[in-house]
Amino acid sequence: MNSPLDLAHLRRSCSQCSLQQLCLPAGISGPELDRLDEIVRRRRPIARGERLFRIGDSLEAVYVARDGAFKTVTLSEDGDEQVLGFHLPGELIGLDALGGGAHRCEAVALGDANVCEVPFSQLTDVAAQVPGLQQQLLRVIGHSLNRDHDHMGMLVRRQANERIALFLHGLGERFRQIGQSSTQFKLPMSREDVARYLGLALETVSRGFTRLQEDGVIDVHGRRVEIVDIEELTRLAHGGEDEAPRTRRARSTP
Amino acid sequence: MNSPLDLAHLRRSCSQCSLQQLCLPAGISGPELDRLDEIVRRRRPIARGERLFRIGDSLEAVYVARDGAFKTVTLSEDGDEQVLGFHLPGELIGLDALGGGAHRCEAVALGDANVCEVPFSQLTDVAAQVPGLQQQLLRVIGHSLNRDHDHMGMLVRRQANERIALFLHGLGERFRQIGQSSTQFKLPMSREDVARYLGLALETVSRGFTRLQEDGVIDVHGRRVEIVDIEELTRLAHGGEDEAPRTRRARSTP
DNA sequence: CGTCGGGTTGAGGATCATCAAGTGATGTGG
DNA sequence: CCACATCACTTGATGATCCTCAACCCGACG
Repeated sequence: MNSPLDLAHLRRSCSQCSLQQLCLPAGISGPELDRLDEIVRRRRPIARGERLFRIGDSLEAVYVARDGAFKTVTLSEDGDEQVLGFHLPGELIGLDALGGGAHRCEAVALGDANVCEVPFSQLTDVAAQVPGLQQQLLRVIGHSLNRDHDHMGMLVRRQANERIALFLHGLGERFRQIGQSSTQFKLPMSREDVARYLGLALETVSRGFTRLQEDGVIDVHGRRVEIVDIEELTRLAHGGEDEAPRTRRARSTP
Repeated sequence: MNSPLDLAHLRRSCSQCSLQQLCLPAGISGPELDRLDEIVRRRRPIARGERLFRIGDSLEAVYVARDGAFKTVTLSEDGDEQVLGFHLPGELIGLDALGGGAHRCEAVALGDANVCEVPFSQLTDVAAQVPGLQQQLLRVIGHSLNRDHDHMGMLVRRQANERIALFLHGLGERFRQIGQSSTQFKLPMSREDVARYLGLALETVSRGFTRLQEDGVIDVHGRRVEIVDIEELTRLAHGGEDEAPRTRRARSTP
């Protein structure tokens, strides 16, 4: 019963997972959770750059990162990629195939990662029998929708700095939800990824970060980010003036 | 059995609805369809400007327009609205509350409309018992997700003209899906709505339309649009050069 | 006929994309 | 251990795009 194998399995089971309350098992327990647990496949570690699925692949499973982060991208006909979303641990990946049964985007690991894979047809089977799972599945899908809407909220903001502030603020919040610091984190993605996510040029993102640092709002070194003045960041994110109000700063005035 | 009341009901039932194959009933028939039909409420006509729900309202139902169109909007703290999406007949409205149980946006009728209202808890109940409905519900949600992704695809395009071309092209496709002409239609929304949807200034949208007309790609009079050169429109939508290449054209030459 | 809302058009200037060069970390091979 | 290559990022200069402000047009409607 308690063979090493079982222990290993238990250690990785949903009931032991720190993301339990954010993931599909939220609100489910006992034998019902076991039913879900049975169909979850824990895959070998994924290497940076590896893909969970590609455009056109038929919908086999949905995925959740246990750790590590992913981006989903589409490729425009002229070859360059658009970043549709970033996926932190606990956030469902692969829902883009729900509509047509085939994936419309690719999921790429931003760093080494571990994922759980849930065969989709089995998931819906179990969901039909476990009301709590059906509810939670819909809730998780809803969260994904909300993130897309937040993303649009960034894209529609005209000023590059607003988009960037919004991005950093939102990312912090998402880190908080998975139990990490919302003010000090390492960006899982490159500047280029951020740019393609925000609809900006790479250089504009870089300049935006620099500007926020100059204004004492954040502290950046490469991918390490610390949010120093969360209030000001929030203000900027919501269309506040560009100039810091208290911290008067001379801006290359001729 | 065939009292006028029954007839009236039948005429409006899902099984009689022209949108059946695009809507929740797709792939369902017989007694199972009846079960769905029973929980659907057909509401009195909705007037232009009326709202199906407001921000903060708890999730009571999802909605589908039988005719007419809606927009969903969020209000930024400084009061101006962002258009999250347009909803043509057959497209589910209200999914934004799936995640948190409360609506994050408002659904506003763009013109007079008729909607079906499906109480959400009953919908999930029936879906748990009718596998076909569960599948279709997920598929419809997936379509909504896809539209959001298409929307992002427009927002990320840098050039205003690309966004506008993409918008018109996509709208045409959606009209086609509901059995209307994809090349000749009346925009249900104002220029301002389009602008807030595309993240552009109202004037830029107006100029974009004019430009497309000058180039012989479309024919616009107010909200009436005819797509004259669908090929060229597609080309422009995907980042083709602004100037028409073959069809050399004198621009606004008297 | 006057007004009002929605739409178009024009002029000017700020923002951001583009091109281009420079920096700094990391890794590789001699 | 040091040159050297590579990659991610930063910084600078310039010009096009599109936002802003403003006027104007037009059709609807009282």
